[in-house]
Amino acid sequence: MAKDVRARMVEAAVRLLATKGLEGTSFADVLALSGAPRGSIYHHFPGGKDELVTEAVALARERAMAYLEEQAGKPPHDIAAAFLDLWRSVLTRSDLGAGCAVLAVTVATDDEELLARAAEVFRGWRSRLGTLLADAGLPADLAARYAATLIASSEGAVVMARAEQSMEPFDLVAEQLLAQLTP
Amino acid sequence: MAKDVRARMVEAAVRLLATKGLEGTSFADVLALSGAPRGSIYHHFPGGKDELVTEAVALARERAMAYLEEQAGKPPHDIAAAFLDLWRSVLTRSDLGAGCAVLAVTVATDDEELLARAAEVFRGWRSRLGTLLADAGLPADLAARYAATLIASSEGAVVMARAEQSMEPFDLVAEQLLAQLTP
DNA sequence: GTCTATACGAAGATAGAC
DNA sequence: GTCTATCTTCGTATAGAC
Repeated sequence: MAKDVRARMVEAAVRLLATKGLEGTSFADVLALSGAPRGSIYHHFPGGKDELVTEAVALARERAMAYLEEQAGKPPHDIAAAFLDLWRSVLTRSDLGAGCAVLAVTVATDDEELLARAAEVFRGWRSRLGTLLADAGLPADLAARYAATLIASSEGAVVMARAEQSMEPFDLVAEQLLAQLTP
Repeated sequence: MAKDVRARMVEAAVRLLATKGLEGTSFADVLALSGAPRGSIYHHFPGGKDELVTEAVALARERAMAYLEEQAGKPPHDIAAAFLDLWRSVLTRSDLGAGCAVLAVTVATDDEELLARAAEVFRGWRSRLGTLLADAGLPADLAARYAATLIASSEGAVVMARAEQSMEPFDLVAEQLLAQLTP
């Protein structure tokens, strides 16, 4: 069967949030991108936009988490490189138009609940990345510091690359980050 | 004489952009925070919101640039620490409510001109920070890489700290960044 | 320079028919 | 489940008086 309408809408929301921001993402956009019928909005999301955005944040979280899981067992350098590649592909596949949906929500919401969800995502990524690096041999405290830096740098570098419409800042940052793991 | 009304409005816009995002910042908010009279909007900013936001981005740029200039002549570690302190104070003084106005504009605008202004800011910071570090003794290519990473990390760490409502991610990132400059 | 009043459009949300 | 129509709110912007 065709992909579930609700799932398609959440998927579209992630893309739109990453591209146009929280307030820039309207139901009209979500319907247009997902091809969902108008009546689906409050049928599938009785909680309205908040509910849709919450689901989108959860999806963005799970996507990255699943990808991180695939890197288990690799050396620290490869794990970091994989995480950077994830963001590099977001930039290149969108022609430098898209970024991180979770970041977009964080800087634009005034809803405590939604902010807490975003926090959960960052904490989750940070925690899992940290344990992966520790399992790969890095001392625990260094792994935690590096994980936080890798995520923060990636997020910031994506924003800079979008603004400058150039991969240069991202590539510089990626090089600097990976250099710390190649002795 | 009292601070110029126009200047107060731009100042308020920077604060609001950093706190509530681009679409979350309305003229009503700007008037309330700046104490400017209603009639001042299109008198001082005939170009409307775009003009106000453009000015706000320019102010944010100049603020950080002037601060960077004060660090000239210091060793690389101190320069980096000063840049991090700038963002730390943004977070602490706002009770983890504010971030970077330029980032907020970047992820929410669909105006090419405004995006280009934001890009100019990031490029400007990156360039000046790079030359400061190079003047302080770092090899030019390493200085450029480190400058890009410092800015990207700071921006990302500020977002994470806001989301998590905790300085922990920021402190971890700051520690990791400074460790690279203390041999 | 600053005011009020108002036009205009966008977007979220609700109601009720099919 | 999906549709249309409508309500409401809000924010930008304009017009014209003081």
